[in-house]
Amino acid sequence: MPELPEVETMARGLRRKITGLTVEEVRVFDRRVIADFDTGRFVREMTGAAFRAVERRGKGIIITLDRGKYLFVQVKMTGYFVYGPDLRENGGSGETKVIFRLSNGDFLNYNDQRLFGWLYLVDRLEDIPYLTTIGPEPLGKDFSVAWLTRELKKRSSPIKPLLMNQQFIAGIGNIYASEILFSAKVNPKKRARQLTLRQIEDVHRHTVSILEESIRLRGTSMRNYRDAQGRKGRFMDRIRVYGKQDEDCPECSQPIIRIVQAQRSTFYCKHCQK
DNA sequence: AGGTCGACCTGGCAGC
DNA sequence: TGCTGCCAGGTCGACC
Repeated sequence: MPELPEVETMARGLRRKITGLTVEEVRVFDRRVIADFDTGRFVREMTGAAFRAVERRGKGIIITLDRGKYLFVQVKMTGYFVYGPDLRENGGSGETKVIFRLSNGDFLNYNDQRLFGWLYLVDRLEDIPYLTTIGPEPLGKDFSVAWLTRELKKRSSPIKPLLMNQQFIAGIGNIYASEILFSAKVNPKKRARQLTLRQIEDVHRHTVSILEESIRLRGTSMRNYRDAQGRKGRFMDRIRVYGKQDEDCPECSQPIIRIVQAQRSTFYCKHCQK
């Protein structure tokens, strides 16, 4: 899915556009995006609800409604919101799965090509297992070198899949895990507890700087990702290894290689990353 | 406890 | 043109 920077960009866009508006009508075109498949309850309870606040936690979007309810969204691989016209009426595709008609006459469209994403409508956020099990925010105060050092020592997993483990740290996915380890010059296969203090500091520093820089550039658009205004992210131009198999390493010109770890592609430079 | 793998889906693209 | 296989910003649950 969109990772932390893309979800943060989506959440900021939504916050600016929908806060204070009320839902006047809801249409669901595929019940598989509704977490409990209960389209009837979703439509009934969302109709008339007001959007009070929009926040991000990990790769999830928390929309606080009035009436003591929350709309929690996991966009997974291909979900995204488009604010503006009704996309089913205006040249959109079958990708649009839910449309909210809003009190200002605009529409909020939820698109999801692969249907992996979920919309949860709940009374309590504690009822969302994802939110109660994910690790600290890498851009929050809990993510320190001391914390990372302590936690890495407990783990025998290769560092790359560990960075992608949401229970460990929230928000890092396949693109940023490869990019962080390239910048930190750490081999993705290196076991977590084997990293030197210097490497831990570098992983920490680059995790923060890469995620912040990507948020500033409104994320990375490999394929489907768009922000709430339908725009691509500009961090694409800063990507150095992800998806660049056989291309020259930007540091040493040796070829970037692709391996598979935990069933996901990892891209790195054998020469630069030790 | 912590790791790995299949399943959930649709669609773009390369190769035959 | 098809067809097949591979690939894709993710996560869960069933296994070892």
